[in-house]
Amino acid sequence: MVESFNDESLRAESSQLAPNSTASRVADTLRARIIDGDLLPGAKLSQERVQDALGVSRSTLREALQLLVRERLLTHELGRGVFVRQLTMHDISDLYRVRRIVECAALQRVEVIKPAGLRALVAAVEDGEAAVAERNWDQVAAASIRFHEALVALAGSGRLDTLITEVLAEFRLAYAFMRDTQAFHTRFLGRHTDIAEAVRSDDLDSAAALLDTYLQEAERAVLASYRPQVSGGRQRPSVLRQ
Amino acid sequence: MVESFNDESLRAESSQLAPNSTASRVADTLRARIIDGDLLPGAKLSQERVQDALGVSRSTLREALQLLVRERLLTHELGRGVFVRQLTMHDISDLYRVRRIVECAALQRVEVIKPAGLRALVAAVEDGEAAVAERNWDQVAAASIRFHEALVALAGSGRLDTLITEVLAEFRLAYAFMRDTQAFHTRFLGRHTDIAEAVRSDDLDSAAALLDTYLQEAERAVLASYRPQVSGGRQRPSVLRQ
DNA sequence: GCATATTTGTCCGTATGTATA
DNA sequence: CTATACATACGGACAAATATG
Repeated sequence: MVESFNDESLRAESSQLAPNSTASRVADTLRARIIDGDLLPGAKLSQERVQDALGVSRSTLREALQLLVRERLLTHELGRGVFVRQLTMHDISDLYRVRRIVECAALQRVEVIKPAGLRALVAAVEDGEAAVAERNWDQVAAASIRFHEALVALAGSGRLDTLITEVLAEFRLAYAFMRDTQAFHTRFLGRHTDIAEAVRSDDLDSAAALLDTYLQEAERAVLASYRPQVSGGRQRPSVLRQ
Repeated sequence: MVESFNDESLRAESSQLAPNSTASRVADTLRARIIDGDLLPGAKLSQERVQDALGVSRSTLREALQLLVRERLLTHELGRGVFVRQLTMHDISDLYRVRRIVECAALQRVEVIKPAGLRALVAAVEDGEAAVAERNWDQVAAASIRFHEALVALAGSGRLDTLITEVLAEFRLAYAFMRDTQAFHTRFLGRHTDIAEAVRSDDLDSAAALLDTYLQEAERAVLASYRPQVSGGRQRPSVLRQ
């Protein structure tokens, strides 16, 4: 049994400022496992074994699992358990449609561009370029997501921010089955610069148009390199990868 | 207030087709309580009392409460418990901004209007008019929400549907503190007809424009008649300072 | 198709920590 | 400051559903 979970980080009451419950912290580590590719889509999360590995009670674990189900990172089948969600190609297409609608509309509705918003946008672009230089592709992906969050944040709606954050988080599941992620990210990183430049010169309609075609091409690229492992039609009961 | 819960409806295994867990059913009844105004924003949901009233265990109840917290109908304060969420005026404004962005953009992105989609739209309008005739204002509000869901559904994105459904559900919390809801709903019901007519004649840009001004005026109307009661029994000291 | 073993769903007792009177 | 109430978390128990042979 893989014992790579770090339960000390869970039980340690690290900071009194953290208002997080134990379940939230368990959800955090599980989320990180999924993003890092330790838990592949389709994998089952057996309550007994995960609870052993994480050192929390089953009640707490179930609470954490439920959080991730609501985030759409896990699916829940009554009586069978929870599994890492597997995106279909249709799911991915749908997610991109949502992004085109929400992100572009948010851009076009921006009233005033606050300096802080522009700074966050530029910072995300620069983070992405730095990550490319270091060939750290996970960090490139993270910076890309931050870029799109910064774009939407220009609209100044906190509710819209959380909304798009949830949608973007689902894309992590798509990356798990993309084989040439480095090619993908390097190919589209330049677009971020173009869009940021259009935003800087206050040409939001151009920025929205650039974003729209960018998302269309990205969708095609993702779908073209998406190879979901069907695992022979049967889901493996193995809890932790291997 | 909590004593009037009906636990029979919970334990009854109503339909074998329902893949719902007990927690889901508990969440359903609590959600209905909130929508019906039995549980007002700011009210505390004591685990002990609610569990007695509903006849379920703490574990199950906590699971149900967590569901509603994720739905933003309840708020959770660590160590204090869960409360029915209280919308501030800023919250309402923000929600309307999200609706203007998402609903209008969804309309403008519609490619083909499917007959079923148009039918759902018309049905929601007719349901609303019938409910007005019966002076059943709760039903008018429900029909209004279905109308907007049907509008967004024209875009053909399932993910966008669930997204806007969650946003619209939050408005139930606003209705709780609006006193002249009948005036509000009758005033804006005619707009539904106009928008549906524009959609029927394939003039989606006009429909989006009508929708935009409609949402702006509705926001003003809601804010004007929004009188949040600071619930007497339970104050929210909300110690967020450090 | 049946019998068995495993896992989940649910409930309960209890201990500890935290907030409030 | 103490006391009380309550939320958080743990662990064990059992029935029901599911998976396995």
